[in-house]
Amino acid sequence: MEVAEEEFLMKGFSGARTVEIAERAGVSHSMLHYYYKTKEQLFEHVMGEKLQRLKESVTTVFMIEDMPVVEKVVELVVRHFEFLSENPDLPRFIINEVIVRPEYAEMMKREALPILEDAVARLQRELDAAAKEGEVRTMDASTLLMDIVSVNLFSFIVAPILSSVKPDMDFQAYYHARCQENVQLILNRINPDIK
Amino acid sequence: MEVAEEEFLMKGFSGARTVEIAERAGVSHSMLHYYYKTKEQLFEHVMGEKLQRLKESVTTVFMIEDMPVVEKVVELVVRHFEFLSENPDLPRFIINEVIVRPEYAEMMKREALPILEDAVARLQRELDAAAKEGEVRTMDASTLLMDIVSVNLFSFIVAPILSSVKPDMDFQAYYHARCQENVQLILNRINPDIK
DNA sequence: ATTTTGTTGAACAAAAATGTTAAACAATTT
DNA sequence: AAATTGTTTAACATTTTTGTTCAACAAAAT
Repeated sequence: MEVAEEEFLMKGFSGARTVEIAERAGVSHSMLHYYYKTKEQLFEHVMGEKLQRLKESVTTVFMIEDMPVVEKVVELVVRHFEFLSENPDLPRFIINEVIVRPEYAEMMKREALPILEDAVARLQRELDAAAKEGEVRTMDASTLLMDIVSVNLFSFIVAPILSSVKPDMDFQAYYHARCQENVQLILNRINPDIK
Repeated sequence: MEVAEEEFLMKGFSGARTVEIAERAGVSHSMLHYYYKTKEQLFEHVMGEKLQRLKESVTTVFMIEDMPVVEKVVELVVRHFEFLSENPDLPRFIINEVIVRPEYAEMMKREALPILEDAVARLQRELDAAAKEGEVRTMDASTLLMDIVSVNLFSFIVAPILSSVKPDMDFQAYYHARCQENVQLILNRINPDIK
């Protein structure tokens, strides 16, 4: 699975070769087709797993009891950011595949949307409760989630451009700073006393 | 050529099919191979043309006589921005191909670097002359060009993210505003009296 | 008018990639 | 111990894609 993920991310769906995946993974070519009939199925499994891990890291936040919603939001931003740190070229890959293979866009809608909707629903409930107590501003959970996703994605999309302009930059420091800035930005967004 | 460009941009090098390109272009399959022995050669021709047009739109600025260098820089920003407007998904495509096909990165270095170096040399000469007169700050032409490229690219890379957050946004207005902002940003950068 | 060049269609060769199958054997489960 | 499941090798079938060739004909150049 690791090798398959690498090959797909590096070469795209149409560029990746099942034979090479098998070879690099040290298993026989037949094996791949024994478990996954087609390249398409292998791909869906790999991407499904990725989404699964994203979902886990994000939705377990809502399982934490007795945590104020503000802290949960912070945790959400940080976990999403960390997921991106571990998968820095997943966004490029997805954007590309969505354009290159319309059927993949379908799959994404099918798989990713329910996860998002689930998170939106949970978040909305907690936000509404907290808003009643005056802890946060009254707001749309979907808007807030979109803000979180885009502000984080942004940091990773800009990174390569920055590094091409400043080739000697310290990525570690950059990511650390960006994550904190993003947290602050989102905190301001839900703070009832600002703006 | 138009169809080939579309197919390559939409499906990537490995996803594009020579048969489909021929079919869609209304020419016979044989014809493609009559003129371009291989898919690789066709690709190189298409991308070469693209680069050529970028080069023309950019370097003809230096041919304009009796134009102050500050105005030439403005013209440079605007022309590069316009080129990107006409080729909005070229950046995504190039970033992707560079990662997916290392040999393409080589080709880019071979083809694009000389163009850049040529522009840098011309610009440096004019900047130096203008700096002596106190019209602009003393500065590196390569740095300035990198600033122009990255600030413009940025506007186009952010666009899809913005539109996903605000699906009803007015692109026409956005691009118009961004171009002017970028011009201003670069003008501030060469202004000898600021900072 | 003749030669060269461009173009097509159709068939086909070659290569590359995917997907299948069967025989043999190892590992695991029952 | 027997049955099931996992795995490999190696061959092979299929499909997809790329690249070639040739005969015929049109268009353009000489």
